[in-house]
Amino acid sequence: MDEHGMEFEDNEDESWSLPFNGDSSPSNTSIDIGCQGSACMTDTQDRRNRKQQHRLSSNSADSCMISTLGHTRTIIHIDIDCFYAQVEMMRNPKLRDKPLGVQQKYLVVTCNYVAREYGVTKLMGVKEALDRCPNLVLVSGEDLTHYRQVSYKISEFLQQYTPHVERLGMDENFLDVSHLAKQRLESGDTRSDVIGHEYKFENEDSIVREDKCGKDRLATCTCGCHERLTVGSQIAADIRDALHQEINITCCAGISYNKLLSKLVAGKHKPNQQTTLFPEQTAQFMATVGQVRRIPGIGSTTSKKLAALGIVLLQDLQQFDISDLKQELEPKQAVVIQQLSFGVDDSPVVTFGRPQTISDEDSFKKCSTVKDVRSKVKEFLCSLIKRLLDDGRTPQTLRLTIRKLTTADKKWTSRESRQCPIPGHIMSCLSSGKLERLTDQLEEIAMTLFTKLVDTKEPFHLTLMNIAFCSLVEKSKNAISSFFTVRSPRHGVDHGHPPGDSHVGQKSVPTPDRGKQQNSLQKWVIKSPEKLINNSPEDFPDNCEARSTNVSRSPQGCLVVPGHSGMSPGIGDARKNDNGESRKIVESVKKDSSELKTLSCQKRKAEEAIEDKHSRNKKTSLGRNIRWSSSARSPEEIACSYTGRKCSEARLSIPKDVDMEIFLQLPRDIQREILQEEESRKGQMYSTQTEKSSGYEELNSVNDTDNNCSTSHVRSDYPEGRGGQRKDSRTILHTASVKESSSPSDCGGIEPTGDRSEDFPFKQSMSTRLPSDNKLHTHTGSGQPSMSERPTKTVSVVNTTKKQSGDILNLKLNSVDDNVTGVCEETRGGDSHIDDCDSNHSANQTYQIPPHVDKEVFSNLPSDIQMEYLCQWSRVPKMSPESQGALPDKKQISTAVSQGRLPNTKHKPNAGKTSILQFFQSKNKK
DNA sequence: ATGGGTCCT
DNA sequence: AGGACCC
Repeated sequence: MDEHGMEFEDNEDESWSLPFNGDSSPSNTSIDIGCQGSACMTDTQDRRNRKQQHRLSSNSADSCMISTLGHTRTIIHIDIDCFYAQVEMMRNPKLRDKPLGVQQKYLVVTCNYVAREYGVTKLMGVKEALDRCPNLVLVSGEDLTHYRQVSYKISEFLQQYTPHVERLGMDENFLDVSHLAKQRLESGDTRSDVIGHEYKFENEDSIVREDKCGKDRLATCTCGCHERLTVGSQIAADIRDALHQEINITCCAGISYNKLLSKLVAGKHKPNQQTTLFPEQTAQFMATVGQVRRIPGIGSTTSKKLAALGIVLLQDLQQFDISDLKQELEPKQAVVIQQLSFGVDDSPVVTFGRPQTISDEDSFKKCSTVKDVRSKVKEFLCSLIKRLLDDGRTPQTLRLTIRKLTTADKKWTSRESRQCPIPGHIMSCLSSGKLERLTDQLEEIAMTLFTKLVDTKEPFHLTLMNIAFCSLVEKSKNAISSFFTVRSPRHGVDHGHPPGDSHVGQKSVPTPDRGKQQNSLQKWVIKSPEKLINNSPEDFPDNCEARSTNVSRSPQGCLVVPGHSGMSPGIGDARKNDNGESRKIVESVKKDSSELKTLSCQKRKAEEAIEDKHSRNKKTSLGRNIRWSSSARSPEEIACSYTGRKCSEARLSIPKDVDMEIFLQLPRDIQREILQEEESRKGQMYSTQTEKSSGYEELNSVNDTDNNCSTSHVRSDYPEGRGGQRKDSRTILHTASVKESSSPSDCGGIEPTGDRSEDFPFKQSMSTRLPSDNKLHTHTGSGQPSMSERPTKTVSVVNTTKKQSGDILNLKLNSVDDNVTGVCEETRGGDSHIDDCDSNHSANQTYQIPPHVDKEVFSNLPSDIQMEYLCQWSRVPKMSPESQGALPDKKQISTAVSQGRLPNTKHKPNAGKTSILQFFQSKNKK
């Protein structure tokens, strides 16, 4: 099929080739065709390099409109339908058939399609939205945590199909599926028809022409693009189907041969549909775009400049003399946007990496005292540090951005920022867990930056603040010993690794973990990793708001988000208040969650990878294994699981001066560190199996698991496409409402610009999270959730029959009068350190529900929340002997765990471990 | 506008 | 550090 095209081989790597369009006359054969076949580094430097390449290739095309790439690529643009609203509906499916708006300040930033039927639109003011739809349910969407989680989950899901996924905002992704299309065509795994819509210019002439030419229309371009794009539409349909089945997300897709066209054409049929554009239709399709402003890449500034030149419509831009245009704009930009106006876009799909900045931002009507600024700074820092812990990297720069209101011209001035390096000794507090100290010191830095921006002796009026952590670098592999290492100030200033340079990713490149993702062993279809990591407690000051996250990472270092995200979904009272402004925003639930302390993220990743490896290696020989989460176990049991010894031996290994309650809330690796430290202190080192694998080499070689990520299945009701082929699905996620009493946020005197939900003040009361991909297998017949007089908790019922694998706990919690029977299964494929135990016995445990708890309400809680409460209640009489009865059946569990072996954690120098232990000991004394 | 992000100059 | 762009 590609006999008309030249083929290029990338010897280094995948060796998939791209046929060149015969008429595109590529004169420079050294051009990397979008770099899509090369070993892709996905760090900052690489992204920059690729952009550079693109610019160069654009330059070479310069004023002629010949594309370097022709129609050689197959690009899919995936655009999630009303993304925030879908996330909220995932969290609370009761909202699905209600008009739903997601509110930030006074804006409805997006809304579901039910609401759109009432005339509500994106970015509509709350008042107007409520006028149009009095029943509109509003959910606060200012905290982006959940959106970010789902967003990354989706992007990573898409990376199962191809590593060439580029994120655009939270809800859009480009996929370069050229190689997949080629594969399918070569293997004959194709159909002849385009799935979904095919863009056609509705015009009688064209229809007549088409009739006359008959099938020849398809032969107009002989480069093979029709076959590729047709297959592309089939790939897109598969992907959308899977997204719906696996993540319960609907989206639109556009399929074409470049990013511009795939993105633009995706919007032709919304929602939940897909459209394919073939090259012959490009000119007519572009003409339908209309105004230049609608071209991605031409923003408001440029379109104003263009308008000043009389350029408003695409045709104006197409016809404008390029040399004149170069006079008025940046010459390169002039060329690029004129190409865009013809539908020409050679920009590559640049594989996404981890975020390059982690920032938090809030706008308000007024913030005019230093005290308020400080309070905001503190709030930001608490939230950001949590995200840093989840991320695992260390920032080297702190940036403060503000927006002032200058009363003079009454104009919202643009933002101003100041940034400075963060001294290494301060950031070392991040790894050593001295988070209070860290927060305090960063606060001082931020306040210093603030004084550089604002003369605090004069009155000031801020309308926005933003704090960003930048220059994120990986910590050294041994996080424990790195507690005491001070980074070189020059770290991260590294420039100029050419793409493909093998040194990239080793030292100072921020995101090495994806670099290996596309090595020559990479399979095009990568099974999804499913390791989940528990969050863990941390020690933020009490006035911090808890914006807890439940992000974990795949072995590749990717974010993996539990399906239910561990958050109680919720809706509040949605009745309209006469005063629309003061109307209560339906709150996203702020669960009373534990703070999280994540030491050595990277180390944990390595350990998880080891476990994963074991899991894969032994999957077929071992059946299901059973294990309680650490939060449900006694310290002794944990100790014996870590040391590989019997509980009776391990009992003494827990340092006496460590608070058991705190200990129980720690993540397993920290627990293990403490135990091992104690062990080594006593000179009782127990050697376990040697496990040399660590770091990213191992992590990134993961490409073969037997199971896909487990998520709920929902009956599909696609309006088009292949809905009829879909298998029935069994799982419905019912999540219901929550009323939680909220307390005012600690915002000082800052006036919010609109109604806003209030976060719960931080409480360090909940246990470590369970992996929250948990689903309740079965459920009590308590029927509809009752709204009791007391604050009502979330109701959630999930049925899933899909087998889960990996380190995922499946919980069954059944309400039995006053007791709850918890069945905790771990369907781990078979780790050597996990016991083969009798699941029927060891996994059943009866808990007491405290009398003050509404059992019906409790029985309707999501399983992970239930478990957290159960674990918490079981610890309440914490150190008393009676409390042991509330813990899981020790005998059974200890039988289970004592047989197990954890992978060897390399023994660290004692210096590092001591600091951890001392940290918790000092906490204990407080 | 919101609360983020990206890259380029 | 700011400005452009994206959502």
